[in-house]
Amino acid sequence: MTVEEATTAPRMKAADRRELILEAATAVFGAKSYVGTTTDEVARAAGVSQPYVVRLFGTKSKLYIAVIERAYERILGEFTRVLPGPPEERMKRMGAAYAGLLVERGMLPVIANSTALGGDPEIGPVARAGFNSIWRFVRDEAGFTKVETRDFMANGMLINAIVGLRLVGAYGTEQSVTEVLNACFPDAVGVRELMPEAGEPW
Amino acid sequence: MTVEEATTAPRMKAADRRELILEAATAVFGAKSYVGTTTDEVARAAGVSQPYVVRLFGTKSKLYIAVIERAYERILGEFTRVLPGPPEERMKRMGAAYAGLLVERGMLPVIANSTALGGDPEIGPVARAGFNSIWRFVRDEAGFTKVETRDFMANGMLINAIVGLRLVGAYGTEQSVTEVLNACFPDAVGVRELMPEAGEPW
DNA sequence: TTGACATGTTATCAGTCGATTACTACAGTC
DNA sequence: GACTGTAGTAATCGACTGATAACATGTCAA
Repeated sequence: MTVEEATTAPRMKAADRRELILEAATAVFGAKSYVGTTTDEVARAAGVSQPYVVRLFGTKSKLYIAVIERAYERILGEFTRVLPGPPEERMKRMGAAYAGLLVERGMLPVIANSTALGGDPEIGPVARAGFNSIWRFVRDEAGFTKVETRDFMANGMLINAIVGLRLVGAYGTEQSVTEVLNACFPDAVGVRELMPEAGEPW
Repeated sequence: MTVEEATTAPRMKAADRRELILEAATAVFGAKSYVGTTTDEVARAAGVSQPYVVRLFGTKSKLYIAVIERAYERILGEFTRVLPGPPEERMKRMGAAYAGLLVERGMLPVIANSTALGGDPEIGPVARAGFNSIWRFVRDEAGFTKVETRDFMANGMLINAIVGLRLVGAYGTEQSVTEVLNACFPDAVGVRELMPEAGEPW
C-alpha cells in the first residue's frame, strides 16, 4: 500500500470522517482507478473499517462520485483563486495552479480516470458535468478564446496522461521521456519532484 | 453486451483466432477499461470459451498488453500511411488519421485508458513505450517542432477524453457539450457519427 | 489409417469484493 | 444516571473472476 495508512479510528463527527475518507479515497482511486480499487483499501487508508465506508456513502460508486465532484470543485477553486491579476499571464497562472494540484495525492489522476468513465450510467453524467464545469469556467470566467480554451484543456489532458503514465518517475530511465517532459514543462522546474513514482504506486 | 457477439467457434488457425480475439478484446477493453473487463466477456465477444482466451494469451494482463501494442502499431501505421504529401498539411492529415481510428471499436479508448496504467509493473512499461513511440514519430518522422509535437499530442489526449466521456453521445442533451465539440472539431463533419453512444456501452 | 499434435470445451476451484446484519461503545441531555 | 441517537466494528455471505485440469475433437503427414 502506497497510500498512507491511519492507525486507529477514534470517535469523530461523521462529517469530518466523511472528509477524511474522501481524501484517502482520492489517493487510492487516483493510484488504482475506480474498478481497480476496493472499498477495503479505501477504508484501511482512512483508518476505518470497510463496512463503515460503505455505510457512510451507500455504495462504492456513490463514494467515487463524491470523490470526483470534490476533485472538480477543488480545481475550480484553484482557478478562481488565481483568476485576479494581469490577463496576459492568466493562462500561465491557471496552468501552474493545475500542475500545482499534483501535490494533492490522487487529485489529478482521479480527474484523468474520470474522463474514461463516460459510459457508466451513474458516473458518466457526473464526469461530464465536471469536465463541462471546467470548460465553462475557462471559457466564460477566464475569458479565453475558443482556440485558447481548447488548447488549455488539451494541455491539461496531456498533463493527466503524463502523470498517469508515470513518465516522470521514469525520467532518465526510458527513451524520449526527457523530450516529452522538456516540451511540456519548459520552465516549471519543481513540478517533476511532485509527481508520483513509477515503481510502486499501483 | 454492447460488443458484437460471435455465434460459434469453428476450427481456425491459432494465429487467426488470436487476431480475432485481439480485435474483440480491443472493443471490450475499450468500452470497460482493463480492470473492468472480464476474460469471459472477451471470450464471448470473440465467440470462444473463456479458458481458451486465457490459454492463448497466458494471463489477462498479457492479453491486455497485446491489445495495447496492437493499438499503438495501428496508429503508427496510419500515421506512416498519411505521411507523404504537402508538409504544411501534414498535421491536419495526421489528426484526421487519428480521429479516423474512431471507426475501429475500442482502439482510441484503449489508448486513452492505457495512459492511466503507468503504475502497473507489467502494463506500465508497455504503455510508456507506446506513448513514446508516437511522440518520437511525430517529432522525428513527421518533423514537427517541439511546440507542434506537444500540441499535437495534447489534442490527441483531448480527443481521447472526449471519446471517453461520451461527450458526443450526449451531444445536444447536456450543457456546453456543443461548445466543446465545435471547438475541437471545427471542420471534421462526419466524426460525430463515428463516436460511441453515451447510454449503453458500459 | 493411424498416430501425434493442434484446436477447443466443460467442469471446477480458490481467492476476492461489495454489501448486509447484528452487535458494541461512546456522548450528550433531560 | 439512565435514555437515546450516533459512531463504529466483527462476522459473514453471495456473486464474480482468473486460472487450472481434464477431456474431446479435428487435421495432417507418413
